[in-house]
Amino acid sequence: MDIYTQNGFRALADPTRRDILQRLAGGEHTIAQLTEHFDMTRAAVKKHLTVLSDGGLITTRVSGRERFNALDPNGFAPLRDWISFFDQFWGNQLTNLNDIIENNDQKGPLQ
Amino acid sequence: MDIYTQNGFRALADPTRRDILQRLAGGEHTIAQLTEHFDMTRAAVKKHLTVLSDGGLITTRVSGRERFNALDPNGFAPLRDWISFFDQFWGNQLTNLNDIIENNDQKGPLQ
DNA sequence: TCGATTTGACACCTTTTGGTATCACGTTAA
DNA sequence: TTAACGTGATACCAAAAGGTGTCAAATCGA
Repeated sequence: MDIYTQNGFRALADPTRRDILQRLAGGEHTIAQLTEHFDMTRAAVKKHLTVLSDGGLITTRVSGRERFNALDPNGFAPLRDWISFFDQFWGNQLTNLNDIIENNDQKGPLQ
Repeated sequence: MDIYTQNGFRALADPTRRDILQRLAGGEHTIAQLTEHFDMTRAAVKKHLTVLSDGGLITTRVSGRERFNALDPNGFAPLRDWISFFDQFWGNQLTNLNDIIENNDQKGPLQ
């Protein structure tokens, strides 16, 4: 049914794509900038960006011959909510997202 | 680094495996019981269960010749938290997980 | 005891995925 | 104007993923 959620979870399944998302959390990047940090070609990074875009996790802003990629809020919420549904099945302490964010050390989630 | 998180996200990338998780939310199932609901062989379902187990999303209780599969809380929290990290990058209203659960209609997240 | 049941483990096949190499196209700057 | 730059797109390849069929082993029930 929800192909958007499917694409979103598929996008998160690859460690390179999760790494890209964390780098975009520090601000928008072009493909060339992202490629510097990976041991693969620009074409491979471009493919990962396409998958991330299909999942609604990033957007692209075009400026001249450059394309700046940035995080897109739209794709994240459905994925987080899908997982959060299962929290009701274990009676543990329920996490408040505000607490997660307030206690965050700004370095990003551990990869 | 965190192969556990990697396996978890990989497990969620397949729609059959997400369907299995939602069925297990209704209680533990054997492989044979799960297979009734899918258009694939028991061996295929078994493979999906192995992936879910590798991701720490399910556990198995053995009783005689039967093996009952059930949800495992351990694997879910790291995945939810990983995604929740990004919530700080859009200033929208932060969702309180308690609200999500209280408003849930008990039918499970839309697939 | 012995057949039916439930499962795990392989070998095997096809499709998808992650990667490279290469070329074409628009943009920039000298 | 023209060469360098940044990118999209495509063909191609190896490996991983999702599936089937089959067989052996353990357990249950008559």
